[in-house]
Amino acid sequence: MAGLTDRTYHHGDLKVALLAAARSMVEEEGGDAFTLREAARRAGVSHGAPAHHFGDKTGLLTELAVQVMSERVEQVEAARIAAGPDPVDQLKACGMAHILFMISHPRLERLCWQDTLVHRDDPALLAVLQRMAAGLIESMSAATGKMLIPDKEANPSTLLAISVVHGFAQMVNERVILQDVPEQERQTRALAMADDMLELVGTVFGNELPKDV
Amino acid sequence: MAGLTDRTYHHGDLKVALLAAARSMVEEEGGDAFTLREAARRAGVSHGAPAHHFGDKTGLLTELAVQVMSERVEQVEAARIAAGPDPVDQLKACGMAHILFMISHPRLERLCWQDTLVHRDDPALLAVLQRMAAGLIESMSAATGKMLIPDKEANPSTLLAISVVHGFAQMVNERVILQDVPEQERQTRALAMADDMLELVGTVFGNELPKDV
DNA sequence: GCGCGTATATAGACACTGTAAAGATTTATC
DNA sequence: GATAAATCTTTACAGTGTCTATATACGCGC
Repeated sequence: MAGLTDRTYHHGDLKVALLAAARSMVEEEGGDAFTLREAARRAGVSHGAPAHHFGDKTGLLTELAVQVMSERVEQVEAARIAAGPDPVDQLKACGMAHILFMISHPRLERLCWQDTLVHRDDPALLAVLQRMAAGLIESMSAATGKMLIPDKEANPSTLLAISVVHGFAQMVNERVILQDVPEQERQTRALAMADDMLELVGTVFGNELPKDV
Repeated sequence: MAGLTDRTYHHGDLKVALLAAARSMVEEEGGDAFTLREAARRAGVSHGAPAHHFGDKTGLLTELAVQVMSERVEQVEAARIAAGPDPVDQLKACGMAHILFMISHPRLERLCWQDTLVHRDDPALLAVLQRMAAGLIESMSAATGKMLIPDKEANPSTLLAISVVHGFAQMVNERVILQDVPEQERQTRALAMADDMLELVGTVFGNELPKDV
């Protein structure tokens, strides 16, 4: 046949090869620039091959999104453990970890929320988002001293915390702020700003706390 | 020729017709679903016609983005005026107006930040964003009592305010929160939540204020 | 070791897309 | 009224995602 140079007919590890190709493509050029055919090309395989493993373009990207979100959850969890015993410290550490991950992987982060590229209702994706939410609830419960039910949306403090973290990272990524800062400085400056900001947010929780928990 | 039914050869108002078509397409299906050819079809014109007015697909969408952002700035400004004399009230009103606009036009809002679909460095777009920032700085200066220089990024309070507003709206739009709420309730519930949250944010400014300005 | 079902990969086709170039038609200007 | 400019059509081309039919290799029962 054509196209088969030294490889065997069966690739052997095509699924992970395609995911790796997709990851680097998205990282470099963004989710919109991802192409099933180019991914197949990079994996050294015909353009029809991916269908057998992912069925669909969005199928492939959905698996990538799950991968990315899992990494994010793990890194946040690690940061919380490293933060020591104080729950408010833990909460801040989680926020910083979220922000760090998001601004370190802007295009991957964006991908995970693009419903034209990802099956937002995929069970695995929903599961990892669930894990993310659970971590937040736990941190929040510890920090405010009261047990919070998973109906996180009713609580203004929790909402404030997520919104700040999510919003700040998004604005950095979308160049709403720090537009003209050179790439190398961007991250450190963003983190410094985030630190100040989350400190300020901490005062909100400080105010509504009995102060001795 | 073919395709010309009752219309004259020259459309007469093709530019606005295409923008209108684009707007409804984006509103209904999102920016990724927008198609130059379909827009031309809706305007009753051949697929090559748009090029003469916008040059490019992103050119057209950029003009749409400018249109949308202008509306947003105007509505926010109107809300601030309607809020009365108290600067903190004004600030909250601006925040609510931003949120209201964003959750009312989720897909249009998203479009404005998608750098694969929009020329983010377009002069007109930059200008309207500048206007948006200026409004915020002014509100913020009035609310905190001190004159703020346009280096808004250095100020943690300002940063907190933008992040909360931007982040909250984004999370509503991307179904991170209020996923399962029926469409008709979503907006009112989101606004109620936003109101509580911004009230909480207000306490932050209240704390750092001399309290009598 | 052998056959056979199944998983995996290929190849070609189809309907789309955006963009570019060349021709046709109307409007504007002198 | 002639000529230039603006506007629209048409044709063509290189991509894309997905579908279908075909080819190849693997794994399991015997």
